[in-house]
Amino acid sequence: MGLVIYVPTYCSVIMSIDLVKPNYFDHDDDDDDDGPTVFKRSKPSSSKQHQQNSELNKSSSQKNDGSSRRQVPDTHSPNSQNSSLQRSKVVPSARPSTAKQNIENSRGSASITDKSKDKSGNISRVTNVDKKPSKPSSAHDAKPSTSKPNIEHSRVLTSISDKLKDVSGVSNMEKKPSKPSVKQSDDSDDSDDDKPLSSRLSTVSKVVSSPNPSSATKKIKIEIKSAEDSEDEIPLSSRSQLKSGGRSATKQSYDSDDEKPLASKIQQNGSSKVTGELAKSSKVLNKRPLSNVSTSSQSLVKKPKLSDASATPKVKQMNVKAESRSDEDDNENVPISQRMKKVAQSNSKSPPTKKTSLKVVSSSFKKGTKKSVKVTKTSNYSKSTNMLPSSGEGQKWTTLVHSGVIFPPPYKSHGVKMLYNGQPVDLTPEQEEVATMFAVMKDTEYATKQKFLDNFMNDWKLILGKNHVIKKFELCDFTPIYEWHQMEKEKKKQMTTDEKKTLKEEKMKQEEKYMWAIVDGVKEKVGNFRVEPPGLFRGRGEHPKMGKLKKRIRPSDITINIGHDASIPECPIPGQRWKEVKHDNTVTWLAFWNDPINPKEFKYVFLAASSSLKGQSDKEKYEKARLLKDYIKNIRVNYTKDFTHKDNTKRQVAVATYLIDKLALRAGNEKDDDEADTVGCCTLKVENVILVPPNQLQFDFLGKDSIRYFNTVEVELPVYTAIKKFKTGKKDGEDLFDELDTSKLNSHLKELMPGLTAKVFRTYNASITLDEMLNKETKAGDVMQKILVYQGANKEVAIICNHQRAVSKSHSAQMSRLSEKMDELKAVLDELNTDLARAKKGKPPLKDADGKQKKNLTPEALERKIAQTNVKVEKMEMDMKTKEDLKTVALGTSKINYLDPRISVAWCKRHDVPIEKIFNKSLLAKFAWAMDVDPDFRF
DNA sequence: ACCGTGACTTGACTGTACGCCG
DNA sequence: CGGCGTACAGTCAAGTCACGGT
Repeated sequence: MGLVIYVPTYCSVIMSIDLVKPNYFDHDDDDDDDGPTVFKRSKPSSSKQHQQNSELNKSSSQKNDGSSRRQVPDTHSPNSQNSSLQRSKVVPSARPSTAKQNIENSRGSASITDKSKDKSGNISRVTNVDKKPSKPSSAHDAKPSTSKPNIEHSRVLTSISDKLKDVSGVSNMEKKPSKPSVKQSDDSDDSDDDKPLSSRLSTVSKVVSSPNPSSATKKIKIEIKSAEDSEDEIPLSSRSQLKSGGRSATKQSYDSDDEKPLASKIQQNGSSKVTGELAKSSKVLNKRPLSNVSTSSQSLVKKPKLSDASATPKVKQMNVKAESRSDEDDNENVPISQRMKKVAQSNSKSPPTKKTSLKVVSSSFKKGTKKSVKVTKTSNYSKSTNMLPSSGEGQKWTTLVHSGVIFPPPYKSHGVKMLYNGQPVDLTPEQEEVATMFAVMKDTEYATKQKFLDNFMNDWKLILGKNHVIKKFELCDFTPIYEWHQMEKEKKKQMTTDEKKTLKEEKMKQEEKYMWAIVDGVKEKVGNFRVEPPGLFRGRGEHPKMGKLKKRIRPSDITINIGHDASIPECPIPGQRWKEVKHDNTVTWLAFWNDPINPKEFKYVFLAASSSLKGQSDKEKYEKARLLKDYIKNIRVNYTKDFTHKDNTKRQVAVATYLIDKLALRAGNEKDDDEADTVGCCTLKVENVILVPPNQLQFDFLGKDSIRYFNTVEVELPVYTAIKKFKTGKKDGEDLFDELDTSKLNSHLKELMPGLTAKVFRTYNASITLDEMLNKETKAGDVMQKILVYQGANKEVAIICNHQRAVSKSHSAQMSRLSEKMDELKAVLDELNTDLARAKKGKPPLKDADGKQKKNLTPEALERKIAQTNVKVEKMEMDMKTKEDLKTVALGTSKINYLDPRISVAWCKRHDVPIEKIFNKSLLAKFAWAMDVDPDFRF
């Protein structure tokens, strides 16, 4: 039962205790201090939809370990099961660098260099994309302003024809996919099916040159290296291959392929750099174990949710679903539809119970811990928690206690006078504050944008008043304020570490109480308890509102949400009061205020990612994506059949679904005119997709955050033909999918699988890709090499999802420094070789650069030195390649949002890789719910 | 069926702490 | 031991999607 013992291995830890912060390491314990104790409770239930997914929670113990590896689906085994954990021992971090070398991805990754492979192996090259092309529309024109590299995605799609083959499928959706096939494909990586789509596909490769230089966005700038750049520059996507469209093939092939993500097929280049850093994460999470509080109880609590089926009846139901899933292998026979039903049933949930009892212990507990942990649980506590979960309809919590929010300090006037028309101007503190906000942004790209300047000036003038001497922006000189600011920064930098430490501690002390909330008796971290300070709005891309004043938020703007019985947080600003205090337990926010830039929108204060509430919904998200695995085959058959449907709307739905599936595009909601002009799948404009005969499509558009998506892919001919039709008769600027919007698309998807929406495809493709790549490419080797495999898979996913990052300003300098070193090493090598040749002939070595005589080494010694140097050279080449490779790829986003952590945890357990090498401290906390996964878990 | 919220997830960027290297 | 570079943690913008009202 509930005892938790502190176990060294991460797994164990986690599992056992939800409540407490898991100690991943023994030593970690100390950390407890920082954090308050956490008791985590089991999870609450979630909203209805989720319920469907509810399975997750339930992982029943049943499943566990016994099953064969692959087969076992999820499961969170109960603690006991976790034995697996043990297997993985924590390994001390290896030194990063040393090892090295490459990972060869043998698999398919094409190295960048390779670009061209042909069909079977194809790689497509990609071009890079600038981050922000100046205008979207023009995008295809290529005008990326700066020379940033573009990224391309090139993914190859599968060939076309096959699909057509039987498509009967649509109707089938309902039915569950045939099990056998499914299983195999899923479970075993081996199956042939698995072959990468790519193999089937041909590749596309094109390189795009970077766009025009004109605008220089800072972010974007890229330094182009020389010619080679092109390769380097290649966008993420380019490196990867694409996913293939494989679905098409005949059914048989189908099956197999289907399961795999398209992406999976992608090849990647493999190298990734090793980072030593990973190791550091090892520290402990913040949560600390409660003191004695019954940990066990806690554990019980939590667990129940996750795994325990037994808990409440409701729970059980949920479990059912889960079981079905997990068991799937076993159950596979059960038709999906049936499973779904089960799920549905599960929905009925009982009302939540309430438990109010708890008091949280404060942080003090913490330490005791690790070992101590084992407590028994207090019965009440745990029970209540268990029940809590979701409870019925939409209830998210039963008791909620928190301290509200903290406000930024009031503005302190510095008195530095800016110049207007050469003369110093007196400004009131309010006026000065806004002027300072602007002055401080002098070094940003915003300062060069007219829209920003105009919006700023408009808002500032309102504060200056009609009669103020300042009228024209052109006559303003903010330099004195800017310089004052630089000085302040400098002063801050100069502070001694002790001074900084003191300041930090003071701040901590002030904020401590705001950092935690007690949800159903469990102390949980609050995400963003600091109210956003006033400033000038920094919208991304060509945002129409950039530069507008984001006014200071006052207590009277804030609505607080708190439990009925909890005391209302005191308003931190004397004389003021909250706008409203609510007690809505169907939502998870603790407070919100209206966004000053767009009053129709809200800014919320939520619990941190490490909270149970968030963890629970995260888990549900991944369970839903896993469920898609059972349906994907039929969904693909379904849309493939509809590529040629006579009904235009149906065809658009089919093609859009295909794009979302293959390219991991976002849904694409409609946007207002007062937002940046970006698009997603449903909002693609005619000019965003260019036909490249015979059957390729070139996508070029600005997506979320105005990040450019540039990718040329080969598609099935019916898709190509359909797109061509959608484009005909339309002008640039018109919608490609004129009969479609996200709600229509999602309601269609929901007919195919309960709870299915467009974004589930992203999660599914990302996670399945990771799972398959890890399983195919992990080979025996040291930890370092395994981590490289992981990073390679992570990179592939990042490319699929188009997760980009700005190239660091110092990138080119760093690279040239590295190449200098490389040249030096090579020179050394030459010299050694010369000496070796001489030594073999019995001659003394040549003098060194300074003319001094070198030591006379034996040929054997020289050979050893040469070998060492060669290793160094290789490692350095690898590092450089990786660095260049990843300069525009952001790995973190997919890790945080798209990759089911259980895949990573299970892989770590199977391969004896310390989880701390993969997840840093915050990720470990965020994914505490996944730590007890069975080592055989497959997505 | 449509629309306007409302709630929550996803995302890139920034400042900074910190480990590494010479 | 000081500068560099990287990885974190934090920030807040920008998406997705559900829902309720008309």
